[in-house]
Amino acid sequence: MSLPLDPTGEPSPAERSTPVRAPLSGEALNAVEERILAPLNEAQRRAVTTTAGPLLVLAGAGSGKTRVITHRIAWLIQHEGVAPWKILAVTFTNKAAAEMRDRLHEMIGESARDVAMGTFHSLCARMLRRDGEAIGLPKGFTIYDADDQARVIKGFLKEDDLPATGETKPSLILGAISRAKNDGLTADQMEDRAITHHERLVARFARRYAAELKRLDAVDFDDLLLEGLRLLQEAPAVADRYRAKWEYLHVDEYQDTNRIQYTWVRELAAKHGNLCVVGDDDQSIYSWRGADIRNILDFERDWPTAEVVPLEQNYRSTQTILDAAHGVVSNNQGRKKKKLWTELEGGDQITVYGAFDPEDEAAWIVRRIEEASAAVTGRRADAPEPVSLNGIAILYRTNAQSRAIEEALLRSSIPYQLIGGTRFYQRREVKDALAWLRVLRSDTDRISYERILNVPPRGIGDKTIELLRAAAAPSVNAPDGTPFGHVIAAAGRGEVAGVNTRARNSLAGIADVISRLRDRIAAVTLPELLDGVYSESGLRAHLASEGVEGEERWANLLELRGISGRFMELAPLDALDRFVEDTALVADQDAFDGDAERVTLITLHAAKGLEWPTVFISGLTEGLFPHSRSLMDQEQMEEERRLCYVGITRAKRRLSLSYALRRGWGDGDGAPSRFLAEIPEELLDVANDDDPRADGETRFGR
DNA sequence: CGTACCCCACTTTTT
DNA sequence: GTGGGGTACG
Ligand SMILES: Nc1ncnc2c1ncn2[C@@H]1O[C@H](COP(=O)(O)OP(=O)(O)OP(=O)(O)O)[C@@H](O)[C@H]1O
Repeated sequence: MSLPLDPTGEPSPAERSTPVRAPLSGEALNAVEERILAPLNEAQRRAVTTTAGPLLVLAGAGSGKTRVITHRIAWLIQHEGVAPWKILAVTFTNKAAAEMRDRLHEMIGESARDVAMGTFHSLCARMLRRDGEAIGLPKGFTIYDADDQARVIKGFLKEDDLPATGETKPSLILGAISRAKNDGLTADQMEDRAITHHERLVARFARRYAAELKRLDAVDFDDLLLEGLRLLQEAPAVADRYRAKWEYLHVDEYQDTNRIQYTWVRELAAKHGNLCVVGDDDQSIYSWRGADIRNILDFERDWPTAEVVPLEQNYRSTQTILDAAHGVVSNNQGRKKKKLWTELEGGDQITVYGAFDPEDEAAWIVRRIEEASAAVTGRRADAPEPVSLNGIAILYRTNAQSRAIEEALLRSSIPYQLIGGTRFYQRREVKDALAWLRVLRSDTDRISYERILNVPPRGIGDKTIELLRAAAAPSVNAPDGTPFGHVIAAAGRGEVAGVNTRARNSLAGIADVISRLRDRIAAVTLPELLDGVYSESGLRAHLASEGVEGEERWANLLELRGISGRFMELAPLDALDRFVEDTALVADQDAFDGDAERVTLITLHAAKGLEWPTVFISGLTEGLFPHSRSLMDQEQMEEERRLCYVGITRAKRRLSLSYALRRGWGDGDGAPSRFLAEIPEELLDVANDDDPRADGETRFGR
């Protein structure tokens, strides 16, 4: 994917032989250096060539912040003679890292491979994989996603005979645990601080949860960051190695870093202070998962010697779009005011459509897309250039809103790609297959073992699993418990009392398949290994007997097999580990294909950092956007507004806004979103102006 | 004891 | 349409 094969390691011989040019300051610029600076404006050049010490680029949307990081890295390598592996760039998604590496490759060639790039999570994962033992983390730890986490909590609930609903709903408990962890609290501290009944309950679960994950050699997403930080704080030798290794640090989308990430960066930059962060406080949209806007606002206080470079020219949008975005976000308090202008004066008005219901709204959007892209048949000679479908995106607040739009697109046979929603890697059959891969590499990962035990159904039910859990639990002879993989093998040999014959035979069969597959790992490629998993686990035969749905699931397994082929250049064992790790850390955006001739359907959150010539924002209805759960709280309302700013500024040329008066589900009617009234009226072209709902002075409740 | 089937509540945003 | 949980049957 996006990272060099071992971004945390020492340079390989090949890396070392990458020619490193001596610093050149003072000399005339060579052709490559010209190419690096040419596509930049004056302010961007200043940011790119300011290489020593802390640097903050705080600037509005589309002002070329990401471009600054890319070109700055190129400049460091080409002009300053910095070795590529001494440079680190943290991006918001792995996709963004991959794109940055591609751009870099175009500019400077092969040495782009050696720059360390990735998300906070993937970088921490790789550091921990390599050095985690220094803080007591086993090398082969497993990364648990939300579903795995929920299974751990459900196990507790079962032990305690508690329901998985109401105040003991797993997602609720996990959310509370996550928030506490991101605030830097341990389970002990949570217990000390707990006041309400529910807080005490959560604190107790937090303690059990932490102990259980430890036993399973598993970490969750929060742990990746926390342990990554602990590595820097509690393993001085390791920390110093990384501080010496990465001499130049870059962080994109800095406004959405949380406290742990902030401290992690500070630890890494402590020695040299060569830290370049870029971001836009108006685009901070992840406070609900711990992001703290103060990280960027306080940068100059944290780094008193920081250079601050504002970027004021927007290269993405028309002035109309920028004015609309500004009209909305300027209603927020306590933001840093930033200039933003564009050479693209004027531009198309923003179309607004007030629909009766979501279906009507979707139909209108589809009609507009058909009009704009009416390339294929019956195009009028005077019609504007038809737009291609990959230049169109439809944005919405919640995943559920995509349904009505999807249906309308399907009816009109307009191809689309849906980003997010039920993600590929969390589909049941895909997770089952991945669980098989995980048990090949772990004896302790109970959650993965339990997943595969009865898929396909083979006579191992709740009762048997309970017996196995009991056998794996800590006891007098085994104070740390017994690895689940060993328990399964033992049960297959009839060494666990109470397991019935059918289950016992199945368990023996599973243990046998696991050991056979393990023997094969080193000898076959990853796709071949997956073939083995599919046939020997019985997954393949099971799906073959499941009709149309089984066929779809089987197609997903084949797709997974195809993806696994990307790791062919690695040794089989490394390929397996990398594949399992990467699949745990993919972001929604990673699935986005900007070249595909399709309309993109995507949430406003996932659209951050992307851009399209034509953008629709749908569902601008009070209660939906802004969301009803944000109506009561000023801070949350401001975040919704920033989200609106992000959405508007994704558009390069044409923007359409729509709302439905009757919402699809839930509580009754919605009024047009307040954000519509915050856009200067002269920028708007109300499509159904003759409609009494949207008329005159009172339009949008102005 | 396990499986198949039916019914329920559910949908803010995600690494 | 969804997935998970509860219940009835084999
Ligand atoms: N100096 C420049 N000249 C022309 N185009 C530029 C320049 N700098 C950036 N761009 C283009 O402007 C667009 C926005 O750039 P970029 O994504 O780097 O901005 P950003 O500030 O990171 O945006 P956002 O914060 O909205 O994600 C891109 O299409 C980029 O190629």
